[in-house]
Amino acid sequence: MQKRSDFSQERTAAIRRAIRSIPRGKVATYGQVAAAAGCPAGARRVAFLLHREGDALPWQRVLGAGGRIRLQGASGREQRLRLEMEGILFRGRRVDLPRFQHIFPHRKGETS
DNA sequence: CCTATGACGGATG
DNA sequence: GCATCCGCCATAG
Repeated sequence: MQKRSDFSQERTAAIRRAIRSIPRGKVATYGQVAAAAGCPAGARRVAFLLHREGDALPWQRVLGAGGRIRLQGASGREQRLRLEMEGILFRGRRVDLPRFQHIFPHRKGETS
C-alpha cells in the first residue's frame, strides 16, 4: 500500500487527534494544535483540514491567535454560540485564553 | 511549473 | 486597534 506521502498523512492524523483531544469547555489555537501535532508552521494546514472534515471534529474549539474567531458571518456566530454553550466566556471578540486554553501534553522527545 | 486562494501568524507602521 | 506585507503549508486550476 502505498504511501504517496505517508508523511503528510501521518501529520494529518496527528492534527486530527490533537483536535479531538481538546476537552469540552476548553479551546486551542490553530498554531497550538499544529505544534502539538508536530507541525510548528502548520497552522494553515490545521485550518484547511477543519474546512475539509470539520464535521467529524470539535471544530468550534479551534480559534485563531489571541482567541479570535476567524470564521466569518453565520459560521462565526455559530462557533461563538457553541463555545458559550460549553461555558466558555468571551472578552469582547475574543475568548479569554489564559482561562480556557487547553494545555496539550508535552510530546515525546521534547525537553521542557 | 506557475499562480491564486485560504477557518493562519507574526512583524511593522 | 486597523491596514499591509510577508512567510508558511496544502490544494486547485
